[in-house]
Amino acid sequence: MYAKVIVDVPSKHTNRGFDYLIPETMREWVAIGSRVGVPFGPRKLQGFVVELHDRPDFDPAKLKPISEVMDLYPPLTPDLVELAQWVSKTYLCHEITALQAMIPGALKAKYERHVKVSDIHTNGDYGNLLLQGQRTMLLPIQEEIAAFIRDKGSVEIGALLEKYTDQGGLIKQMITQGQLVEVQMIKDRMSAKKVLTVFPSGQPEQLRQWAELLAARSMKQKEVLLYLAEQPYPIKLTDLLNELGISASTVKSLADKDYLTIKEVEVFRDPYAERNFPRTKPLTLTPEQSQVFNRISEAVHERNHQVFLLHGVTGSGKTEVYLQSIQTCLDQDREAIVLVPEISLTPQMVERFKGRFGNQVAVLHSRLSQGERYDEWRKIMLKQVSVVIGARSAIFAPFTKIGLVIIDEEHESSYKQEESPKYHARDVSIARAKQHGAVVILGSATPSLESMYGTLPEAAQDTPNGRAPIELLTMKERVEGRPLPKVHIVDMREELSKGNRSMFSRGLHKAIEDRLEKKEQIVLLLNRRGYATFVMCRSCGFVAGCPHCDISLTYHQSARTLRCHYCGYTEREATTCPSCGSEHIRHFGTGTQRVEEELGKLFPGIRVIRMDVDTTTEKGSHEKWLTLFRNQQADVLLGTQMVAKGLDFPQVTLVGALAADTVLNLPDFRAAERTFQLMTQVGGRAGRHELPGEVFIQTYTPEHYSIISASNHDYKSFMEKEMTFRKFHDYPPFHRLILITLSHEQIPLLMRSAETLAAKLKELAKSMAPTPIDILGPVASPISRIKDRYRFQCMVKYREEVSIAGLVQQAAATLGDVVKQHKLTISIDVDPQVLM
DNA sequence: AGCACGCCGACT
DNA sequence: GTCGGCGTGCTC
Repeated sequence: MYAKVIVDVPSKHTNRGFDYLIPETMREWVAIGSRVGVPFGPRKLQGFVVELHDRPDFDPAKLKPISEVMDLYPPLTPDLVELAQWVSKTYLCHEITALQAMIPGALKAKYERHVKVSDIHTNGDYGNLLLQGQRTMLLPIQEEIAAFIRDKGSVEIGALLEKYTDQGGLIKQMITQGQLVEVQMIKDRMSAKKVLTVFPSGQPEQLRQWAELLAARSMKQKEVLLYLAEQPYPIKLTDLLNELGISASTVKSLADKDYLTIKEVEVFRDPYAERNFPRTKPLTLTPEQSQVFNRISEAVHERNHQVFLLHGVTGSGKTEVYLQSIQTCLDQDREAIVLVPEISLTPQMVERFKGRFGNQVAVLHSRLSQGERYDEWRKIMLKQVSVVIGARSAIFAPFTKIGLVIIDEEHESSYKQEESPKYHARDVSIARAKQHGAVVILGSATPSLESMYGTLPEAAQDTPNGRAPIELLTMKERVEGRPLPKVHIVDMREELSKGNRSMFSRGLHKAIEDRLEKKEQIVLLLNRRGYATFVMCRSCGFVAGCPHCDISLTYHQSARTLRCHYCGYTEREATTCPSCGSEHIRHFGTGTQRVEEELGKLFPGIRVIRMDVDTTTEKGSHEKWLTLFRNQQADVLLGTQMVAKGLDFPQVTLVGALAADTVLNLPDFRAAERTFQLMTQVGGRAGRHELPGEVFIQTYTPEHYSIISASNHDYKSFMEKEMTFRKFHDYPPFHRLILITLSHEQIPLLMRSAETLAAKLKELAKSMAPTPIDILGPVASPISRIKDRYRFQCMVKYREEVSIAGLVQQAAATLGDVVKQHKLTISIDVDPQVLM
């Protein structure tokens, strides 16, 4: 039996399995999905076993054995290994990159180079060594070093050089002479957290007897034994010490007498351990909800793969449908995965799931520390939970019998990973559900055009995306018949002509005043994108830009600095213009900070919570702000996109979108869709409970269909208009896209390469005729330079699924030598969400 | 990706 | 004549 292993080297040449022998001792432990350490050339690397087979396609005599199995249980299930292949093929990444994306960061390999004392020297006399027939004398300092290393077994080279500074030469000498040998170690970034725990050695009776035997002066020890007799359970050492106010030495001496033992026990860092989640019962469903639920429940019972698009208006109670569907799935002894956008994985959301399913739920999101995430992941591995709720990568949870996958707010662009593997969690979910015969629910108040297209009859016979037909389920009513909020569109051009230069229209201003008086709450949305504060000189028009990227710097009031969002470059705010020396230099645009200032001026005493990247980077700050707002310790919640999603506060009756068209004006074919979604979602925050809601949308383009449809809560008319637009321009969902971005420091080489690539693509496309494939470009990318590298892009538009990915890969390969020799980089994005 | 092997300039 | 530059090619 041989193992095919994908090694931890993301390169074209190594993007295949390598065969290894499995030593007899490891037979039991090596399985598909195992993480192993293997010799690879002169090095030792981590890899994943992807296949077990009997016929190696390599000279069996030259095969090397696996040197190490890293885990007790394989961290990947066979279906995940298979899925990794699908991901690498679909999104054009190396297979190892896909595999690595499936395990928690804590298990990513960390390579350490260690030295140890060579075997033949271990037992020898260091002053008198035999080496190749010659006597080698070790200096006293070298003997000391050897003794130090021998004592520890092996020492990491960096640490050794730090300890014995200036002895680098001598250490090197010892390696070349063979007294020390180098060994490469593979370490996990993180291991399970262990806690010293005290185990009583006997029953309470026994413990009391032992207590009697103790010397009269051993009061503290007696106290410990009697305490344990009262509560004869294992207890954390630190808890015991705190409880009794004693020192560790007391416990230690009891351990010496064998009255108790102290052991290291693996514990889980449970980020929600301190929280108490009141258990909730299933709510009674509305007729609409039950209709939807029955259909889903039926499908889950059938155990066949099926995809539903659940289109439910904001406040229609999608979450309750999810919860009850999950229960159906659990009743069948199968597992469920719930994906939510990172931004809306709020404590509220977690609370609802924990409240219904208790400790059956694992939570995975990026705010957890690496250790916490690892522990949540281990709960899944060890089958301690059967529901996982998390951001996009939770789709790789190592479950083995998935019955249901839910993607909430399926239209969210954050389901697309922007780094390699550039997968879309929605599509990966469907692929994984197919493997398990599981049901998928795509839920949204504003479904993506891609998903909606899948439900249309025309898509059934003509599936350009190779995607299975989707069944549409609709919920049009808010629960308890609450009305959707009244939406006002405010034409800001008109405000200006009436002399109102403030960022609040008269209508919104009045409404804010009104809510402050009624002690109701307000949510204000300002999307930052394209509206960030930049610095400009009023005399000469100079705009402060990043010296490394083609983008203007953003002003950050908190640190009084200018920062680049792409490379992190930071400079101090200038007092005079660097270009003309004028003092008329100041920051422009309307950031949330400025809105906050203006609110303070217009409404003295107003309490504002501002949520943006500046105020929510700290761990737990997100939660803290929302709790404050929930407890009505503020009147206004002001923020970027993050205030638009999934929040549910009973006292919010007014929502204002301060600049609705910032997204609309972006050079992206999805701009209208994003605007419609954002306006609908943020409007949905108002009037979700007893009090009716009201929404103000401030815009300079009030006639745009995305804004009009959003104000009428009319998804259908928006969708129809947008579909027409997309079809006319050959955009998704009618066509699929692949974006290829080339980057290099020098423009001429970059342009030449881009032309070569486009030519090759066109040539290959012709050979695929009559399949229509369009090659657009090359053109400079919208952000034409990042980190001192210029960027050009080509777009491939195609309609039918005929391994276009392979074609693109083939074309990219023709630039292989430029990539190698001149450090050209090629990035391929299949189904891009952002065309930057 | 590394790391070794291998063929041409500035040093003892 | 040797040390070392990094071009080329392989890793089960």
